[in-house]
Amino acid sequence: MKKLSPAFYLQSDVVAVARQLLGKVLVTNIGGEITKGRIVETEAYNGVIDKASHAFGGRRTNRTEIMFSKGGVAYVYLCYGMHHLFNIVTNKKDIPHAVLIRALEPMSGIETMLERRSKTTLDSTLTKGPGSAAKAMGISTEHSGISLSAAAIAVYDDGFAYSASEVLATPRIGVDYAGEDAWLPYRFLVKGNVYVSGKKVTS
DNA sequence: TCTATGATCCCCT
DNA sequence: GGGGATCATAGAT
Repeated sequence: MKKLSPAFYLQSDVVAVARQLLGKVLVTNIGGEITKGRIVETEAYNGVIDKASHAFGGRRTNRTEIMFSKGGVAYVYLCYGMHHLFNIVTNKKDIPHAVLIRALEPMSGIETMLERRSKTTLDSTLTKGPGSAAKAMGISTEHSGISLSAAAIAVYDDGFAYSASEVLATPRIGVDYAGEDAWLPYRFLVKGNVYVSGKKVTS
């Protein structure tokens, strides 16, 4: 297990980063508990030219300011007033690219994840969907802006990787308001993985 | 198995 | 005032 290098987060192609993050391991050390999960679903948000992005058109608010940071920090925001969604900021300072982590496959700290999700038994809903995944890992808006090279939240490469035939690119979820941009194939998922959100792909 | 609905915060109109 | 990068639950099919 080695932490991703700072250079990884500075890549200029956020869509490529979203693809590369599949198979990487997200590790959090929050509240004295360590939890680990393999990333199995991501979405790219392509900055000021992407209608689905909070930073579309260069919009800067207290909430989105974090996305304009240099790549390698966390962007966590509250969605629908109740869900904390975890994103990884990429690219240079002032280019607000981000990758939303939509689903994880639990690896360790499962007891802690169950407790955080108020569940008693492990099933595929534990870390399915961005709100659930962030909650299971203990991530909330108070972590927005922290560096991913610090102890609380980090991404590791354990040598595992998904092959091209195991990965599917699809349009993003819940961004119908974004017009043409809603059709862009910016969502990446691992085919057949039970933790991937949305309806099961039958093909 | 599917669809409708409530929870309820940040930001734009 | 209203919609959104969502989820769990209830009731219909």
